[in-house]
Amino acid sequence: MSENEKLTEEKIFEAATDVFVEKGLDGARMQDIADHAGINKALLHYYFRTKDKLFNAVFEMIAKKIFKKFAPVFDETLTLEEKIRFFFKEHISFLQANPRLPGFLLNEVNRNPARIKKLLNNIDFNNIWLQLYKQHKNELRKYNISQETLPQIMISMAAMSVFPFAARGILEGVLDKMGLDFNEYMEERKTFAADFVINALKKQQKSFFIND
Amino acid sequence: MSENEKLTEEKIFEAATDVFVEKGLDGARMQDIADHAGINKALLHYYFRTKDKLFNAVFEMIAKKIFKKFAPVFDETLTLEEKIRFFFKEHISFLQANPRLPGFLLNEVNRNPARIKKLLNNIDFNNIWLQLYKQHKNELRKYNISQETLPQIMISMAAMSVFPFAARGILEGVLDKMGLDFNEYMEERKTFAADFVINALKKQQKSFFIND
DNA sequence: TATACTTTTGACCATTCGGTTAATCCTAAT
DNA sequence: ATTAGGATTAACCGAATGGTCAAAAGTATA
Repeated sequence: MSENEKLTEEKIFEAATDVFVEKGLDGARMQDIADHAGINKALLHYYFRTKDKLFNAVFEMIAKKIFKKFAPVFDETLTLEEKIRFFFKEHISFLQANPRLPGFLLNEVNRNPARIKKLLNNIDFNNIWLQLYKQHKNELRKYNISQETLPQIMISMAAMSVFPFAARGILEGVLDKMGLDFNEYMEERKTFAADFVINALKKQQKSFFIND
Repeated sequence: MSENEKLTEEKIFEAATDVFVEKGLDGARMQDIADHAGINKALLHYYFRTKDKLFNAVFEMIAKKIFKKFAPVFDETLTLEEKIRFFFKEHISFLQANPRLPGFLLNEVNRNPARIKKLLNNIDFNNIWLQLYKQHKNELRKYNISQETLPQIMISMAAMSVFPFAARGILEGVLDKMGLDFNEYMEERKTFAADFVINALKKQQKSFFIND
């Protein structure tokens, strides 16, 4: 039955997602995925012929899910400052719900960069910067920010949001020893990061006024 | 001969470092390491009994190497602003020479957080923040920065420096499509990141003067 | 009910991999 | 030259792993 087939395929896909995210491509075992899905190992190969094909399906789904989270930054009709606050609030919230995704994605991309290149090919980055620059021309001019620095700024924002999750194992150890909780820390970080970036941008404008 | 033994053990250790950093613990093969070292596989087990022991030795060496790079920030006799510029210049230069280390460390820590906890135990973080705060009391007060925000700031600096390397596979793809080179980008980033952070900090001081 | 088709399974296979062993080689001291 | 001990190797082992196959179970149609 097609209904049943959907269920089985979904069950497999979800189980595979869990196991791959937790163990990585190399560490994951087909038997483990089958067990998680509650089915026979041979059935895995019936639906997804090889481990690699199964992994590719999972990887592509996750990569798209993550990149989609950046989209609102480009089309929301908000001021630059509002966008920055919106980004950190939404993006960190998303990662709080999916804390293992950054580590998974970064690792697998480094392990096999070709996998992501395919997905990146569909995106016209030059146009993205251009659009973003046009949208906020006035604000950016006021802050004395050129179009060329936009990538540096965007990477910095991504870094501030994603890095704590990618380095969670270390950060949690550090925070623990200070009696702090990781999730509370990330909760604070939503506003801290926004303030931090906005301040950094604004400063460029009138730095000559406030030389200590 | 003890001279020869040192050489063999070093050869093995270096080969293991290369292979583990490139393939990760799960992806690395003892046979591959033996080939890289130009020796027999049995000799690996003669010097380092198991794959796990060999990996632990490599991991610990790399982790220490990375953490050491943060030390100058705490004991250099520089102003806060000088320290920040010094940090980004030195740290990014180090990562340019070892671009695969961040991905390796972050992944293996996420895969097995217990491994790093042991190393973290030797560090008194509360004291580090306290020392840092004392060292720059005047500057931090002027910028209206409390001791509690120091961790957020430090993580942000680490993020801005480390993240581009951890996400190198993605970032390189993005830059490629814009006709930019990764290494040039990171070269620029040394000063961009320093300016960015310094501006963000300074702004907190007199933000009430320059409300747009 | 008989038939044709898809889904699911247990058993099995070939290969890979970490690790072991017993023999050989090398070197330094007697 | 002999010997003792560590260094090195080829051959081997058992377990794990990705993948296959033929049979069984389930399902829809006539």
